[in-house]
Amino acid sequence: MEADPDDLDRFPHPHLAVDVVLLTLQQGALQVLLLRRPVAPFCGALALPGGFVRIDESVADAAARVLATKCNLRGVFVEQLFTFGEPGRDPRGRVVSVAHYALVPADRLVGAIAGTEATLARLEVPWRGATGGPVHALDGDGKQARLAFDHADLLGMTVQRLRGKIDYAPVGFELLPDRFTLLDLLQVHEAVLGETLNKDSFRRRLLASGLITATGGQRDGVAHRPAALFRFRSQRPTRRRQP
Amino acid sequence: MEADPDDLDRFPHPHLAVDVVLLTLQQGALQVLLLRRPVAPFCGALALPGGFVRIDESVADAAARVLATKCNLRGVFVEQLFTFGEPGRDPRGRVVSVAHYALVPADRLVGAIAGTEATLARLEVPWRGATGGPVHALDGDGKQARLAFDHADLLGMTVQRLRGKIDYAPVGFELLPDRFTLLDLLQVHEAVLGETLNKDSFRRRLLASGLITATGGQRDGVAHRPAALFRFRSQRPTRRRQP
DNA sequence: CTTGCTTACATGCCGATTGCATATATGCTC
DNA sequence: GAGCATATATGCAATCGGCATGTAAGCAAG
Repeated sequence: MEADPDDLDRFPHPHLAVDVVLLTLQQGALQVLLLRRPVAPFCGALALPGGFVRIDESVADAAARVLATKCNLRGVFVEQLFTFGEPGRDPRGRVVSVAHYALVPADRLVGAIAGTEATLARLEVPWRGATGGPVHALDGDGKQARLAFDHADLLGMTVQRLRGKIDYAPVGFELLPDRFTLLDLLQVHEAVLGETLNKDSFRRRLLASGLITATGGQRDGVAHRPAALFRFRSQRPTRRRQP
Repeated sequence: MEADPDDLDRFPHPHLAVDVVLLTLQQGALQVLLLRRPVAPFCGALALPGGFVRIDESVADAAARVLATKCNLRGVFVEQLFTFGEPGRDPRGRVVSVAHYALVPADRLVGAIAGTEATLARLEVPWRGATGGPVHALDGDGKQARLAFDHADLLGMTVQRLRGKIDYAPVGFELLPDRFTLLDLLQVHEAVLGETLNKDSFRRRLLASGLITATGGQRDGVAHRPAALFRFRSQRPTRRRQP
């Protein structure tokens, strides 16, 4: 920062926006919330909810405001993802976007966007592991949606970040309702990682982690032995340390 | 993005800057490059090299330009870290900064900044593991440096990111010269993680990873059995997959 | 030249973790 | 009550990390 911004106000400087990749889990697959653009550029294409950062709000507040305004959601899990700053990423001019990703249980999301024009599209990840690269979304018909701007890159980086994080950070719970079975959580991990996991190892690891607590309830309405319901335990129990 | 930027040009929007946390390893400890500020605000305090993003350059290019201009370094490892966007973080006005971190071997850095006013300060991490929080730097005298802006937060997040990344991503090599011994690499990991590591496990894991190749050379000038020199192998060899 | 010191490197053992297989439990449906 | 599907528990082998031990290779002191 070599100069006073007041001096720089006479020169054009980049516009600053936020975009939010809002994910949920439906039918065993990751789904992203998209909005159809009614104006140019990319008129008619699907885009992530976004907005410009106001002069008096923080970047995190801008992301929360977008979620509240455009998705009718408050208090959900949001985290900063990456800042996309290539010139030319927005044909209207220089717009740098601080991408965020948010996670919300499906039941909450469908309630929030009921009656709005928002749509959910299933993610189709063309790579394995943490390779990275753009990710597109499948419309209800199963055909690839036309995404605006560099939003396929934002989707790709979100999946990449989630895959690297879900093994050691408690983010999977954000996609589930308050009470869930171990199979529910397993399917969240499988959907995020894009691969099947060992049920027994998963069960042992989760039970040993102390991250979840049995509620005593059971999943009913199934034609077999009901699974125990668990709840996410926010505060960590005893840490294991070598004495 | 609900409006055309041209309409928004009449309203003030945040300024966009980049800051670079340039780290190296000296005397077994992480050191950060700092510049003394000659002007207000934080006149006389130490600050990370930074600069405003120009209207026609990408954010990544701005970070590379700062490294080239203020640190005389080109082609070093740089990665985006986090975007700091709290109003009030810069008393001059609204400045959002995309923080980056860069890694460079000590010998290259001391050559680059020789004759400049840049100083190296040792990082003092007051927390263990991936806890996170601000990190300060110790001046040559061993007393805590006065850091400008929220730069202690940038240092903290850099350490947090490195600690989470060094176990599975080949970033440790960026702090070493072309050829190095396994003990050199071990000490890099220990300095980053802030804890001692098991030598034998480290050796086995690195040799099995296929990330390094023996050069055939040896470290000479030591009063004991010389260690073999290795080189980082950029392209991964055979991956282990279950058949 | 021999002895001793220090570190590099190799090997083996133990406990923990994981994948896999097996056995039992518990609900529903017919 | 029999059958079925899934949940849950247990046992076993392979693997991996931490730890200890043993050997190798250079230099220094005498």
